[in-house]
Amino acid sequence: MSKSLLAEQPLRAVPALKPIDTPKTCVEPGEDYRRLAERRHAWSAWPDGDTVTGPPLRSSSMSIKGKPTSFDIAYLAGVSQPTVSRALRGSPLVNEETRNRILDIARQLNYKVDKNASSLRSQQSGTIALLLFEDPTPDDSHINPFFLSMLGSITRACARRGFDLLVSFQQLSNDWHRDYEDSNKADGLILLGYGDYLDYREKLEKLSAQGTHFVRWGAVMEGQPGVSIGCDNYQGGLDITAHLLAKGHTQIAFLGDTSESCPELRDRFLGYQQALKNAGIDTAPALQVDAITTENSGYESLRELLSRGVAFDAIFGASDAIAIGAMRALLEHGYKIPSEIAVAGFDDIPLASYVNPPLTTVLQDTKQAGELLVDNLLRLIHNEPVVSTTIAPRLIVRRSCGG
Amino acid sequence: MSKSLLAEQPLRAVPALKPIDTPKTCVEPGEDYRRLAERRHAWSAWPDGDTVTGPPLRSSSMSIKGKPTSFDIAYLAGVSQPTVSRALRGSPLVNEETRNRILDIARQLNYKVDKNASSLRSQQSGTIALLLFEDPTPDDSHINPFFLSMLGSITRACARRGFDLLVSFQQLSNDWHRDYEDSNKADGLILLGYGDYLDYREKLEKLSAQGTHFVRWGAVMEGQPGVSIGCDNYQGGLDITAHLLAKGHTQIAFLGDTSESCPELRDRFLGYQQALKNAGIDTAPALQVDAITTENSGYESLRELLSRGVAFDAIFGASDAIAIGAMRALLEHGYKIPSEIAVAGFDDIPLASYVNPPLTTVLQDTKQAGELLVDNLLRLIHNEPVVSTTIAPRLIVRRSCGG
DNA sequence: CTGAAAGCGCTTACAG
DNA sequence: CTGAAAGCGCTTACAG
Repeated sequence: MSKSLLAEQPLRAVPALKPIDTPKTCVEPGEDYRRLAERRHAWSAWPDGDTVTGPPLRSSSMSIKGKPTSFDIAYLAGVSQPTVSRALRGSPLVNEETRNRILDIARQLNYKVDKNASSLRSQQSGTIALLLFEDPTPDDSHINPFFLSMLGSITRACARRGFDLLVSFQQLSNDWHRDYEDSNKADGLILLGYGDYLDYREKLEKLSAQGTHFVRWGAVMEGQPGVSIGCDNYQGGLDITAHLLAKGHTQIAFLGDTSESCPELRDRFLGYQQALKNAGIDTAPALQVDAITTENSGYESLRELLSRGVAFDAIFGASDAIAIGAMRALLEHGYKIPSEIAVAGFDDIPLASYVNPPLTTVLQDTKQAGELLVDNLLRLIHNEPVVSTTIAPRLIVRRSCGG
Repeated sequence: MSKSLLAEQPLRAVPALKPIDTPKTCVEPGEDYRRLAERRHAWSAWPDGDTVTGPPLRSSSMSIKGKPTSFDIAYLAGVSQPTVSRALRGSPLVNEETRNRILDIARQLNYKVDKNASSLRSQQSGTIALLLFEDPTPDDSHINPFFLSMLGSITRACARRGFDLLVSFQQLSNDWHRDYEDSNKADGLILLGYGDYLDYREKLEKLSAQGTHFVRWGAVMEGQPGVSIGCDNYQGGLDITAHLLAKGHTQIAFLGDTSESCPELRDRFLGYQQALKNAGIDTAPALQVDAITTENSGYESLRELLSRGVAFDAIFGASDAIAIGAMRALLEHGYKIPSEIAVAGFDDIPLASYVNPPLTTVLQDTKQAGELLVDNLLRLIHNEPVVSTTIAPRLIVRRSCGG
């Protein structure tokens, strides 16, 4: 008996609990689909269920237990199962009248193509996996809101293209054990997150060598493995530093890691240096303090800066989280923002407009970023040429750098 | 030839572009797996690739092109393919030595079980789908941060249980067309989001009737279809209103929709009413203004309240978004918070601690909520008994209601 | 435009 | 503890 006809089987029974493995009806040589389907359907008791009345049916009403398959549709439509498959996928090969009949029946039975079967056969899953790395905050604290925003835009971009999105949080230190593409659960990967780039890079090279389809959000550099999409961090750093200079600040501290481990922050730093250079100002090493993208790190880095005893009249936090942490430290120490110290950030997370005073920062367009990431990944999957790209930053002026 | 041995096929070619459908080697009756595997492997040229040296191999080094299958592992381990399958799933039936040999080879080949095949056969996907409804904000604006926080905790809860998470944004008005469970892409659904409950409820009943496994986050009420997990909104509303009363406020306005469409806000309102009653205070209808959970709606509702000309000394925003919008309106109108007007919210979104003054609110423990949602859904999937549950709210006292 | 046949790569009774 | 056989529900050449 076909599984879909097992009247005894409770609707949607969980296979793990009630294993069933009865042989399915076989086609005798020479027997046609019509007769097969009839035999399949004749065996069941049709006790109840949805009522279907399609054009070419022998009996005017019949029912199907359990999830209908394409064979059930085929029987009811009086066609072969492959024709059903073609019709449902919109193949132009199928006669329009036939197609409509099939679609109609499928709708009535609430038929859904089994994704596992179609993915297995076609070797395409219609799914993208998003791996979110969050090494700086391995605890259950809040995820960086910038990535949350990216997640939102990626989800929407996938949906618009008819792809599903698998979301997975990973420690950068993990082995990325659950390899979504190798297990055929996803056609490609989007990598998102902060962490030690040197560590990260090794894994990227591995992925690249394996031929995995992936794009990552992050610094765009020469000779990187794979495809990267990122903000033009250099330009953003330059723009906001120029803004601080234009507001009359000259002793601008930079809070952020400038090592190879954080190429994004490093690029922002290089932009900062260039802006100063353009203004004829030397970069004072004492005005740079390492920090990673968390509020606490920003807070600590400002205290470190204060302890150095160097004079400064402005802060450029390499990310909003750093800048907001620094603001907290400044306020605690009695500084007035922006009248005594100006503060600027980078990212334009939602919080930036709510802190007091509202934070002047650099917007990274997450919507565009999500679109680009998904588009480029799909290109990779289709073996089309893809190049790493940067998106343009945009200065968002609020009150933290003065009127 | 087996697909995995097609030397001409480029590594990871995309099937859509290079369709290949060559027959696979057949077992002649009486022929054993060993011989089959040898024939399969003998056909290939072994030009290059990973080198494997397992214990019982004839040749000391051989390579496999493309993704290895369980048949490849079986050949190399000198066992049948089902034994490989058992060993990899940790079946106790497999001899330990055999298992280790198999695991070793699988590791060397970087073998990953094909999820589509295993899900198809076992009818279990090991995946949960999260449907996020966001009807009040159908544009590309920011997702409600409370749901983002839930998303994070749900993702982690799934990962801890070895489940993958499919994320999908839906309009409540949609037909939820892509039915993840019916297409066997997911074993169950988690529903999350705001929207008109009456609308929503219809769909829940449909899902329930179809036998879909789902749990939702939201108001827990008698006679609801399916399983709900939610905060004890009544208690939370009562607690925070009692707090406002204890701070000496007696004319407390409630901003939030109290209709059947928003049972969560309604429950908070009922708690608010009860707290006032306990204090011997009548609820003035003029002190209640409808609002949905967005900042703009909160802003507008406060302006509506002001236009009514009723006296009030405190605001209970039925959600943080509403409260924060109301704060903005109050500040614009020159009111001092909390000295002139106290403000309280509900949710404890990350922003709550950053607004000025920091917002006193009710915490909904998203971590616990995520765990409960996932646990209960898994119980449903395993046909274990499940009941709707509320989680306890927790008062978070900050400065917006006065010292 | 349609159908018969094969096969995607697993898991699951069943038999020994 | 292991293997031979069947089958999950599709899609894809192939032939007409």
